[in-house]
Amino acid sequence: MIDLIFPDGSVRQFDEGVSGRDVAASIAKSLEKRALLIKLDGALLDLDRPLPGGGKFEILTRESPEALEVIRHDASHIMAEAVQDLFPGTQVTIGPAIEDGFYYDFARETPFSLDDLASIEKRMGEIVDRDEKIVREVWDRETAIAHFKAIGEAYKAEIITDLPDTETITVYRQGAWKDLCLGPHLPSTRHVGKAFKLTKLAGAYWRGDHRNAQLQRIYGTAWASEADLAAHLTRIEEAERRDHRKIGRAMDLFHLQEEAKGMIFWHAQGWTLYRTVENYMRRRLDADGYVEVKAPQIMDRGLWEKSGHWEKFGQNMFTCESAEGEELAVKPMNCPGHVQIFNFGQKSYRDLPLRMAEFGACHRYEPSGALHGIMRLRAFTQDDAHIFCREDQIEEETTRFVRLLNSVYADFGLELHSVKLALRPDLRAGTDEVWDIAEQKLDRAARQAVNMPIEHLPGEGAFYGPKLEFHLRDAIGRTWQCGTLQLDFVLPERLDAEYVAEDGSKQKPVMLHRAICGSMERFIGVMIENYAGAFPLWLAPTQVVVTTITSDADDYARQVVNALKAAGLRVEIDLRNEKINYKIREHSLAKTPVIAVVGRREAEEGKLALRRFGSDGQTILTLDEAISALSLEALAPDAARAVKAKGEVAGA
RNA sequence: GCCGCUUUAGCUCAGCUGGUAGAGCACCUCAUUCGUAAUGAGGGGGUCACAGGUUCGAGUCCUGUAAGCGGCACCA
Repeated sequence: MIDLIFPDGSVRQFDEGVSGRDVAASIAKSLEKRALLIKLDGALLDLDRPLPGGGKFEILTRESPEALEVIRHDASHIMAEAVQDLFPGTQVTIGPAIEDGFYYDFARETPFSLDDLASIEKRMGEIVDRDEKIVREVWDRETAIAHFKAIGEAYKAEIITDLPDTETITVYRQGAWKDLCLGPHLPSTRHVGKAFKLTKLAGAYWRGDHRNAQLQRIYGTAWASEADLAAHLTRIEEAERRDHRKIGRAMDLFHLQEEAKGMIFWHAQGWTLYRTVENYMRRRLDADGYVEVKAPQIMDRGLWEKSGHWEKFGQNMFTCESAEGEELAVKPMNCPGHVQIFNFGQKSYRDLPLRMAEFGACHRYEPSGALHGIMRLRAFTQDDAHIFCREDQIEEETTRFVRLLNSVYADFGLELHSVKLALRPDLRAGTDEVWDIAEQKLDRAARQAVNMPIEHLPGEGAFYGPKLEFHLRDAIGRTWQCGTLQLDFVLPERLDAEYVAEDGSKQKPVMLHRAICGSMERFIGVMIENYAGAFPLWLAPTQVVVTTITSDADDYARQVVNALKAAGLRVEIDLRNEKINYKIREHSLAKTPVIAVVGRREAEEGKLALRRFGSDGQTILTLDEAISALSLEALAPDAARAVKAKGEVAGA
């Protein structure tokens, strides 16, 4: 007998070998009908699989998130069957559930076309309608390898061969179609339902390695109900409207063109936004004990060889040769320059930690396929800083940095999506001992400072040290690394950085590479999508448009504009001979935060009718009232905090 | 870089099986002075991404190149 503990805490006994379905049936016939999966001590099991033992027991129905993941996984299997049905000779590889859907990687000579997706979808529907039972079978390892080899599934055979000996080989069968799979799966294909849609085709390398064969990946999305699917598709459509590339064009912020691939032409409006972000960042760094520097844009190749970048990234650097035969490289990063500044003269332990910041323009020859709007560029600007410190200052500096980062993101209204710790890569500088210390310190400090779980990424660190990554999301949910903090014991060694310690000895400082925005361009891209272009007043390139109803008020409008400008606001004037409806519509579509309408009435009374973006009411204020209200609201969050603090001191 | 898709007016897009380019918005001109999301009339604007090829004839078919888009790989 086994004991099953139900979610309500009650315990019931069942015979050995009882299946989840039997248990569900024993409770209620209706429950059996709705049951899809079993959760036993946290592990998911097939409904019809004999329970391996007792424990915390739960019956999952269509509504549970875990079931949705299995629906997606099953959809990938059904797609694989459909594909092999329609395109004989296609080999299957792997097909997992992912966020919002699933994919499957196929090996096939001729690529799929977009037209194929419709026929695959249709065949999938037929498989669902056939309601094939999905049956789990345990196979002997050698039999399995032989079987998959015999039917021409080389990739499956390779997967089994590479599984550890101890692994149980399970094959899931739906009708005549079989796939090697860990499971679990739904009881039959009907339960997948029809709320799925194949969305895109893509190339993908076998086992994620570009030296391997390229497979063809088909992506799909799958949901528990048609309504969920429809909602998801609507969400995607809406998100696409927030694409920074579209908004960038519509709001005249920037453009890119062929002659400067991966580089931005910032237009006046966009550059205003950029400067607002930069000015804010500069104030935050100043206030947090950083000094700002500026290093040369192009430096001799020798320096890059010494730093180690030439060897590892030389292929991705923009280089040039001078008329006198010097070989130069455009800086792909700022650290070597900062070390030169650190090295100038003598540094004492009293100077540490030295936080050296630069809005550093970097150029990297990124592979063409990596470019993406203003998120991934060949010319970008890092809000970079290097903290030179002693080993025992690492944790405190890390904590301090994360606190600043959190505060900055909050001010921009951005929500941190995830924090990751990238650990030592195969190719690296420095001894294992140094890496042990570096990884431990970063991990410990991050745990203290970050209010979310930290994901470890083995093998993904920089060649000189482990890396903390702070990720943000774009409109359609892709994540982008923005903030970063990287520990470096190597560069100070290579570039001979030293300070004089308390005992008079010369010591190597540790370097922390850190950025909050990461790339100013990427950060602004994320921000554009986050606000969908409807920026808060302090960020909006144009904060106020003053517009008239008839030309009677033109002179007054000019007066108002001058007064608002004098108060430091970014103001435009619109005196066009158009109906007020037309002008309101146009400036609303442009997402201008404040439209100040002046008609004859306002002109006579010295007032303004303010209309805020997103509302259709208006507030009538005197010019003075409007100026003080708007200029207060237009303060950057840090400046607003300072004003408030001052007010409290004065009030106290 | 790899796989797939796309590229027509400033923008968004239409142009069936090859017969010589179109809409809406925007822009310009004129009229209109109208109190909170589109006033009317008129006008200008395209080497159909680029380079070859097939054809009597190519935006349309073929080949190549480039850029963009979606993934993959890469990301100091």
